[in-house]
Amino acid sequence: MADPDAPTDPAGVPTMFDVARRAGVSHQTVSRVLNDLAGVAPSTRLRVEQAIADLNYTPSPAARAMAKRRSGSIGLIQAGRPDYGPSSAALGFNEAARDAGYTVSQASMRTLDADTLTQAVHRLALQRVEAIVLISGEREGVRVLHGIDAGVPLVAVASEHEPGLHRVALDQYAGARLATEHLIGLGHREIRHVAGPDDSMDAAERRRAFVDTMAEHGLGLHEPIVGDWLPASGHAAGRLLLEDRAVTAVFVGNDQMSLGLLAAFRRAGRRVPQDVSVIGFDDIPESAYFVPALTTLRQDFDGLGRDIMATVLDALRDERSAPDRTARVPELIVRESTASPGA
Amino acid sequence: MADPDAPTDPAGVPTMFDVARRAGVSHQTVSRVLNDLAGVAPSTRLRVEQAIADLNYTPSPAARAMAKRRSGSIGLIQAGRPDYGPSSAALGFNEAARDAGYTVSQASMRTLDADTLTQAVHRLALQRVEAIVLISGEREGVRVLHGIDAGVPLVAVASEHEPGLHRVALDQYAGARLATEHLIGLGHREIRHVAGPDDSMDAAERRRAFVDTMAEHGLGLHEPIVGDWLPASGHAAGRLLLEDRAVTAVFVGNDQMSLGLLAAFRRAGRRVPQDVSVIGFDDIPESAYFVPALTTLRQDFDGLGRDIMATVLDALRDERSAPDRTARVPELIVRESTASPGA
DNA sequence: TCTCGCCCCGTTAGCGCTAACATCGGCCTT
DNA sequence: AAGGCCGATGTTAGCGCTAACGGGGCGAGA
Repeated sequence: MADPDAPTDPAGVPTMFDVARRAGVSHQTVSRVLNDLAGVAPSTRLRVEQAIADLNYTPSPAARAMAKRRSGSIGLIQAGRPDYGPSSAALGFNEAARDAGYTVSQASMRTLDADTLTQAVHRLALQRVEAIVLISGEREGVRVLHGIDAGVPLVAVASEHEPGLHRVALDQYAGARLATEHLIGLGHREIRHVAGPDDSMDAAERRRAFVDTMAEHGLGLHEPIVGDWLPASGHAAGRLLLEDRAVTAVFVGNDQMSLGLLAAFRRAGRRVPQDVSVIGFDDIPESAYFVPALTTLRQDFDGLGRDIMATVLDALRDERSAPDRTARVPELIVRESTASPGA
Repeated sequence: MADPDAPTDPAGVPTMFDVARRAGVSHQTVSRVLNDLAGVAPSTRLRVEQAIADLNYTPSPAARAMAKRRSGSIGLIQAGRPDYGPSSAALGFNEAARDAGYTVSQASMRTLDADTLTQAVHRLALQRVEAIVLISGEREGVRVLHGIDAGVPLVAVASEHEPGLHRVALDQYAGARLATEHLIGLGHREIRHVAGPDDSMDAAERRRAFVDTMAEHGLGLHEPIVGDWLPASGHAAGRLLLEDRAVTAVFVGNDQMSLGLLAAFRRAGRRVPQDVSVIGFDDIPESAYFVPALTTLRQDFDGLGRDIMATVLDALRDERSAPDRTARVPELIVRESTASPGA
């Protein structure tokens, strides 16, 4: 029989009691040192710290979570294709969460359908995350989310107001206005818009800004062509626009579609920007090397990620008074794909 | 004073005891039902399940982790730019982990330096993850990783053999061989290679395959131009290659650099594929809409993600006998950027 | 008819922490 | 010089599970 007072099985991970024994104090004092609480004599603190180092002790997060009744982790759902924007935002969020001392538990999914999303939220709820973040521009996702009561704050990237959840976004409206005004400022009057999918809130905001801005300048409006963000749909839109000899400029909903559109124009001999100007949105790393180099709007996805975490922190502090964060305005990056008409 | 036998504070989350009381059984029986253990009468099981549903009870992961001494979560480190490949692999891994009943805790970082990586590993170790996965093609990352003893299996995406950790990869060598042979099969003899950065294992493998294949066919070799995966470096490489009037084909290390190179060629009036063929690597969603549409090698990043999880599972089962998984061969996608010389 | 054995289920101990309270000297009041 | 107060520790009681036994019925074999 082993001596009950003998040191714990050295094979096992050391516990607070092992540290306490080695430092000649009670486990509670160890806990105090660990949590940096007052009421520990400097010399004692030193001894404890030494023992911790000697044993290579680290506190068990499970035990801590149990005693504190807080998991210290927050759930992240990234739905949809792993595009540049969402991925960057997720990265920024990840780093911000780490800096705030939180762990992030990820539940990603390729497609955003109500069932999968609901399940993801539940999985995270089972994990007792303290908040749930959704990165996905689709309206459907946000809608599903707020129909669920997860019992924790919900923070979503959403360009449109949605009751029941905290909202973070880049200012799509302002960005799209900048894009449209850039074109108008260049002297274009026959401007068309290739919009993102109807289900995208970002697409809707960009489209709204386009419509408003055109109207403000008394310019004629054509029904936007609707794409799905992918190059192929931009290509299709480009072919459609080829029929339209009046158009001198196109505001495309994102850079990927711009790429497709550029390809369609080139194939048809329609020169950019001499015959028609093209402006995109996002400024993905590839844009500068499109032919011609794409004028576009740069979005601060990284900042968005940080905003998300800041909002989570606010909501955790006081659910009801956490402000939405939607003020970051995209930056116009002028390259070669836009010019004055007939220039 | 409250009756000590009264139901638990309804405000709090229900526990196993609440369920037990409601079902008129002991908490252990509830545990048995929860864990699907034998030895519970069907009628009892039903009653317990009903109580669980009524109370909307879900077991506390912290308590479970504590009692089982297993966190049920695995750590994922995604280092470097959130490019299409790594992001897709991470997504695939995420889904596979979920299907295997594991939670994934993410610790991502924008740049891969030894310090940050080491810290990330430690953070995950503190969280008591059961395994750590690294997605990052850089040799440095893998090296740092295996210098650390996290006390749990380490699985890394790595194209080169590295002792002390489990390895998963897509077969870069085979893919690059396919690329080179495609060019040679078309009749090209003056083929150049734009390689990825020296620190990238994938780049090294692709380069090695290129060199081997050229040698096997008795073709002359030029020192590859080294880029950094980004379009800008492809553009620079393109300008360099412009000087070289002999070249009729270029095997570019990835699609993004191909884009830059294509832009450089176009600007200089060098026609692709009439004057020179270009083949890329990865098949990012944009490649089909480059001008001309890019011939490239499609990689199954999703499968890679699943392979990672499969390897984790193997390693968890038996650390020493887990096989590496490196057999997936990229698929040649022929589009418009390659043709026979002088065709 | 007695007993062994099995099926069900309950009881008792932890798992490794934190929170709340108890304790114990010593120094400052009055 | 006695009371008291405070800083520095220790003690005790959970947190909500799982693991390891313990034990009561009941049918089957002797």
